[in-house]
Amino acid sequence: MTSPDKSNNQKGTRKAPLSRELVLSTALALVDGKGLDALTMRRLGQELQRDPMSLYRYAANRAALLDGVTEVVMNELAILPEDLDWQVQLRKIAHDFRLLALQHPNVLPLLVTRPLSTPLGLRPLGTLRPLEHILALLIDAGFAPADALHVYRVYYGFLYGHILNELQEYIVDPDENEAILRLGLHRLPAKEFPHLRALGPALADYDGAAELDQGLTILLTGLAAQLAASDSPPVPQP
Amino acid sequence: MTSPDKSNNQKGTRKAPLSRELVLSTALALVDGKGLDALTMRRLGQELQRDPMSLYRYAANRAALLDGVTEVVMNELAILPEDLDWQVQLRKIAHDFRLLALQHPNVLPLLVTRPLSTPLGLRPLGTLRPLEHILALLIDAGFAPADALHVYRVYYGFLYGHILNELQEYIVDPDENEAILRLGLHRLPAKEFPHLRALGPALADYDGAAELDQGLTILLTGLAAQLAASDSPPVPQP
DNA sequence: ACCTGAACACCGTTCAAGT
DNA sequence: ACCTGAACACCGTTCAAGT
Repeated sequence: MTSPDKSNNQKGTRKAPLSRELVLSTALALVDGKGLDALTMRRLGQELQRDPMSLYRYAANRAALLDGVTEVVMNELAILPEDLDWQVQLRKIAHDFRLLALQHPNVLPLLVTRPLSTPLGLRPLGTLRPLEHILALLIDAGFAPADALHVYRVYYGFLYGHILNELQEYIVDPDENEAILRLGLHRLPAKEFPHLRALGPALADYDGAAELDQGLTILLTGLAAQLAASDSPPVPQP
Repeated sequence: MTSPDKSNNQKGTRKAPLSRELVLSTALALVDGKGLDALTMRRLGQELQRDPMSLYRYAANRAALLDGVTEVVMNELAILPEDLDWQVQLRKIAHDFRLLALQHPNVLPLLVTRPLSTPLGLRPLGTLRPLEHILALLIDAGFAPADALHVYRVYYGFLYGHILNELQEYIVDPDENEAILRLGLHRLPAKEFPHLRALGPALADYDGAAELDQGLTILLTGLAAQLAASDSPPVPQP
């Protein structure tokens, strides 16, 4: 646990020159590997073989460090070619984002939580890029800017919610998953939780990609219906 | 800040008998009033005028304490009379939940984050009750149990997502809100964020209840369309 | 058997002292 | 001017000592 040797780090180099990128990517690796709690200034310094205080040159705060990690993760979202149908694009972005979340499950709390303590205008640019991108996509598709904002909110709200849902039901390793689930459901009082208990098998196998896609279909269908009923139908490709 | 007087607590009683309820509700008050970071074992003990160690009789862990707080909040969700139309019920629950979140904004990260580290079957009963309740509601309305689960996931996913969205854009006090927003947006590079910058005014006034309701309409419309297209249409009231 | 609190192994951050 | 690390004010949790 608290072995004092220093040779067992990821980087073989003894003293690589520090940079914001290196600090943040090392921080991300730490979170991915050992969980959010493992990301402390002191431990990160140890991982980089540097005095923990030197990190304050690259992040003013622990909070700033966390923001930096979310930014790094968000930057992993590939930007798409712009020429596809907007509904196709929204689907692709959603699936990309889902995969990103599955690759960094330990970062999800950060993704979801950090913006709660930072006004929209003051967030790291990297986290605002997807928002701008989707707005552009919708406006290009013919939506009025204000409408695009509403569509974005429904879409992004649903997307975040789905991913939270999926990771809440998954997270543990799949082998144990079913057993723990059965054990856990068994614990529930039968009178108070009849339906939940009965859903054991259905809960055990969760096809996240399919579920996301169905949800998107529901959303896009409803959206189309609302647009058709509205005064100024802004649908582009008829 | 660190004044050593002990008389300035909420409860005038010098040494109220401890109980799980008192511990958790004091913890909730602490989070509501001073934020999540203020909820520490030591500070909670001081608030209750007790040795911090004595709290371990009521929560095995700090994690268990956090779970307890989420449970207390979830229990504030009123259970509804069962005889309404299911769509009406889903709308009502959504708005109730939204109001609950607005009353306890500091608890939202807990609501969203705690389940990520606890398998579904092992969560506090209080947090599972809404799930059971909605399943019952949908099954009573004529959905097959497995379908009810899917509907629940879309619905709850969207609901959580909306609330996160809304609190991410709100949170700061409304007076400063617009100014900070304008200031923040001004900071964004004009070439990279043209749409976001242009949306300043639209972003500044956010009618959360209306936005939630429109989102629900989209969702329920899409859901109805999907049900109508499926093989076994389980819609109850024709 | 229960409760208390000293002690341990950590934190983030400040700031004076070194270079 | 920059970097370092001692020091401060906190943490959660263990566990031996008291009752």
